[in-house]
Order: sequence, then C-alpha cells, then structure tokens
Amino acid sequence: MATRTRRSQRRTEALSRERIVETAVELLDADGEGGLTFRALTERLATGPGAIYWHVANKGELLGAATDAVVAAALAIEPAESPDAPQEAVRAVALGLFDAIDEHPWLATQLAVQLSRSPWGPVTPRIFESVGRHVRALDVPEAGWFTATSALVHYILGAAGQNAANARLPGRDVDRAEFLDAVSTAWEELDPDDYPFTRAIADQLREHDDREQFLAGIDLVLTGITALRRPSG
Amino acid sequence: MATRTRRSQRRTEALSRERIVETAVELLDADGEGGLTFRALTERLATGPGAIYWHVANKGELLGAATDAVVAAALAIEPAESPDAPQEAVRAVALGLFDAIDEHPWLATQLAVQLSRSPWGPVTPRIFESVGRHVRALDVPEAGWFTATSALVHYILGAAGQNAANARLPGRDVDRAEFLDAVSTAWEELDPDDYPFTRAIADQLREHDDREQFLAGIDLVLTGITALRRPSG
DNA sequence: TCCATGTTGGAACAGCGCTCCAGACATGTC
DNA sequence: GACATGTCTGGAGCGCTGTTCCAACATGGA
Repeated sequence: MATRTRRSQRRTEALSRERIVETAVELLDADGEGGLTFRALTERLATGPGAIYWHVANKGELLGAATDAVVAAALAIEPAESPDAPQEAVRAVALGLFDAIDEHPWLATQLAVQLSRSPWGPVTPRIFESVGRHVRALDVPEAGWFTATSALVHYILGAAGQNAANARLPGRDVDRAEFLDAVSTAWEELDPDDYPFTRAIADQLREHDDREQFLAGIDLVLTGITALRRPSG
Repeated sequence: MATRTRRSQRRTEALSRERIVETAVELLDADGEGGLTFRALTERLATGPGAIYWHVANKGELLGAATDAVVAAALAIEPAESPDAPQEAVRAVALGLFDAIDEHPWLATQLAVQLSRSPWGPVTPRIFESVGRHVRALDVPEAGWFTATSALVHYILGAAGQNAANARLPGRDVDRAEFLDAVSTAWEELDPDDYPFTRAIADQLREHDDREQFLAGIDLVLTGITALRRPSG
C-alpha cells in the first residue's frame, strides 16, 4: 500500500482499479454511454490498454463496477434508522436512486441492463437490501418480503429510468417543457381507435411534475404492500 | 407491390423491411444480443450491407423495430374485452409480456434500454395502452391513471427481466434449479451486518416459482391501485 | 548486483457499424 | 426497340472498437 503510493507519486497518481472506475464514471457523465472507450480511458489516464486490463477484466466488468460505485454512493446517504416511519424511509431511498439517475443519466440504462442480464451481481443485493430493510419494518409477513421488495425496486428503477430521458437534455428546464410537450402531442395524435387510453393520459404526461409523480407511484405500491400486513383485515 | 413481388421472385424472396426485421429477431433468438450483426444479417439474407441500409436507418432502429414487432405480437393475443374482470385482464396482459420475454430473452434488456433511452418510441404507448385500458376499467379516477399504469408497467418489465436470466440457461429445468441455488447460496454468504434482509430472503429466492411470484407482485400492485378507487373509502 | 515479481504502455488484430458507389433491374416515354 | 429514370442491390473499404500480446520497466529481497 504505502509502497505503491510512494512509487507512483514519482510522476502521476498511481493507477488503481479505483482510479480507473472513477475515471470511467467521469467519462460516462461527460459524454454519455458512448463516451466510455478504452481509447478515451487510456488517454485520460495517460497509459495504455494493457495497464487497464491488468486491473479490470473487460469493459463489462468496468461498466458494472462504475454502476455499483454510483449506486453505493447514492444508497450510502440513507437516512438514519427511522423505526417509526418506514414509509418515509422507503421514499428517501427511492429519491436517492432517483436523484442518482438524474445526475448520471447513463445509470438508468445501465441498471436495467445489469439487473436483467445478471441479477446475481453486486448491485441487486445492494438495492434490495436498502429497500427491503424498510419493507420488513412495515410489518409485512415474511412470505411477502420478496414480492413486496421486488415490486418497489422494479417500480423505482423503471420510473426513474423513464425520467432519465429528460436529464439527457441540454438546457434542462426550458427544453424539458418542450420535450414533454412534443411527446405529449405525439401521443395525442395516435390513432383514436388503437390508442384511446394513451391519448387520454397525454395531458397528464405534459403537465406532470417528475418527483411528485414518482412519489405518487411509490405511495401506490406502499399502499399495496401495507395491505399485506395482516392476511385479511 | 405486385411488381416488386414479381420482380424479386426471380431468384430469392424480395428484400423488405419486414423480412429484415424478421431475420433480426431470428438471429437474436438464436445467438442472443451479440448475435445480431450486419455481417450475419447480410449472410443470412444473401445480400450486402447497402441493401439493408436502404430499408433500415441504422442498427438502433433495427433493434427498435425487432423489439416492437415482438411486443406487438405478444400484446395481440390480448383476451377479448372482459368488462367484469379487469384485474384478470391485467394479469393476462402481464403474462403475455412475461412469456414473450421468456421466449426471447434479449427482449428484457432491449425493452429496458428502449424505455429508458427513448420513452417516446412506439413501444411505450403500445404497452401503456394494453395495460392502461384495463386500469381504466378498475374505476380509478382519471388523475391516477398515469401513476397506476406506470407502476404496473414498470413492475411487469422489471420482474420479467429479472426472470429472463433463467431463460438464457441452456438446460432450463435442471440448470434453473442449480442456478437459483447458486445465487441463493451467494446471497446467504453475504456479510450479516451489511445484508441482513437479503440473507433473509435468500431462501425465498431459491424456492420460488417464477410465474407464481410474478403474479403475486401484479396482485400487490393491483391492490394498491384499487385503493385509489374512491378518494378515501 | 542480480533476479523475481508485479506493473506498464504501445503495437497490432479481428470484428464492428456504416458509407460509398458502380451497376442491375423494372418501368414510363418516345 | 431504344433510351432515360428512379428504385434497389451488394461488395469494397473506412474508422473505430474491445482485446491480446509482449518487450520493457520499477521495485524489494537475496
């Protein structure tokens, strides 16, 4: 440890897995999913591919590590144990992930890919744990833990991902209105016979507030969960 | 139309956007996400890249078209309007998508990517419509339509995606047990201090039945939705 | 001093999505 | 029949990617 630090301070910072992942996140944040390239990585770190491959197996693992790092940071801000208000705690965790996706738009796609491609990775237990801990505090019988937590996690990731499309827009507030308006208008122009419902909610889409809508969904799922509390009453 | 058919029957079937998308789905089904290559496509269709690019803008559009085609087929089997049992109808739609993902494992990732990357594409309204149509029949006040449908859709896609990892296994039934056992065991070996909840549900993971668990989640969300039915009673 | 071990970075490779373009083909005009 | 037109085809090739390989380096112990 000490040796490595000493040795490398010769010139630049020592090359380490941590520093590689950190740079990967920077590149992803700056230029989106396509921004993470081994070429860009070698340039930024002033090294060659071989050096990177010494610390990381392949690009997939690197993407996984970047995802895990950001998720871990987002979940670390978890509020102090709040035994009396687990619902509030769930909302806080959910908003933490929501904000993380808002800040790192590539995270939405990456999380979805990660969870669907390898649900056994480190990310799944991390999220399940953060959410499930509070689900347990909701007095849900043990048999419903997995179902309840899955429902929450899937809603959180799906809804946050949906909103991540906004985050990719350059001008934020201004463009966001235009963007929502465009999608909403497109939905209103769908075939009335095939898409009556979608046309009907186009207006809700245009006028909705992201966070508010997101939390409303959380509350909906929480309502369904608390109904599990006692088998039938 | 007639001319094109006549002309092309000269030799092979005429090259058309439909036939390209169809072949793309075949390749994806056969070799997974990495199986769809313009090289493989040109070989299978006995043509060159230029011919394909005449009908399709780029690979992204092709993937989107393939996704849309499979989703459309899955949702087309929708049961006849069942005004008395909208909950059953929601379950049917959900299982339709579940089975489609089971049959085309690449669909899980692709759907997630599609929805998070471009929620304004043709796939989103298609799914929203199929699900929302029945949500509307649940007597939910209009203000809750968007929230309720989002919750359902996100749960469906997330949960189905989670299960898609099984579908990628070669031997199905046998390997599935081994696979679940391995993940479950890994979860049980997590740090007891950091992952008490995950460790607690590891057993549920091992013994759960996919479809049963999936439907239980649907019911949970449906319960939350029906609670919206009348503002407070 | 010399070696063993753990790291580095550059050259090179196969494969990718994609562009370009010369030409085949059916068709409408004279 | 001859020709010009616009649609459609397929092959050569470009720039870029992730990845491998390996000669050179730094370092700590004998």
